[in-house]
Amino acid sequence: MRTAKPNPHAPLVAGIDFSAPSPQVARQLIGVTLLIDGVGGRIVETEAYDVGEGACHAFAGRNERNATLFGPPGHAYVYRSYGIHWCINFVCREEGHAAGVLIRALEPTHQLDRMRERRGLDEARLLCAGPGRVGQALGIDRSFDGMRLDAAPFSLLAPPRDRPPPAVVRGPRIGITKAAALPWRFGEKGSRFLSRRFAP
DNA sequence: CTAGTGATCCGCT
DNA sequence: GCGGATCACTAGA
Repeated sequence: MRTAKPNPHAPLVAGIDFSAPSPQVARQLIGVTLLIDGVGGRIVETEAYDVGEGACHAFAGRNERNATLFGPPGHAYVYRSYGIHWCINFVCREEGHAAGVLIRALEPTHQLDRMRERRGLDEARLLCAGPGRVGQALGIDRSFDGMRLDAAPFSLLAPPRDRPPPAVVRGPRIGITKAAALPWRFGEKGSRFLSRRFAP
């Protein structure tokens, strides 16, 4: 059994090594449960970003907005999208190497009523099907930027080991124009809680 | 089903 | 000024 003791030098949360390359982390996060103050669900869709490719917020260098991406792994990077939505990434690699995984969709499992309140919507399928919707359903805002993922209000729960791991599919990332060919989007095969279908 | 559009912030060219 | 790692809503095929 692995200890849950916080240790910034071995950034393991829910059994995932956040110092690994972001596509590997993005793949492993499928099936992990993400809760904020006990509200959330199973991660069913992610995207990886890395400073070495043009779609990454850190591609053009460090600035005030993306500074957290350059920090230590195992922390939350929260940014404002299109001036309206809050989206959350998990920071990967190591201090100075900007990389992260965007949480694009959850299968709601915990405190759906709380998420319904925040989203003003009943249908479970649409509560967390997209990065902006995840942010709204979990009550994320700028104050979460830079928080560590191994302490309150965050909980990351590894997938149950007594069941087969989810089947994972991959494809090109959504909504970007640069480095659009990289297959760095990951999702649970057949999930009805994805932001969009994966091409067959 | 697809296509088009407005909302609204902020760092960059 | 420009343009996004988006969403909700509308109109039309």
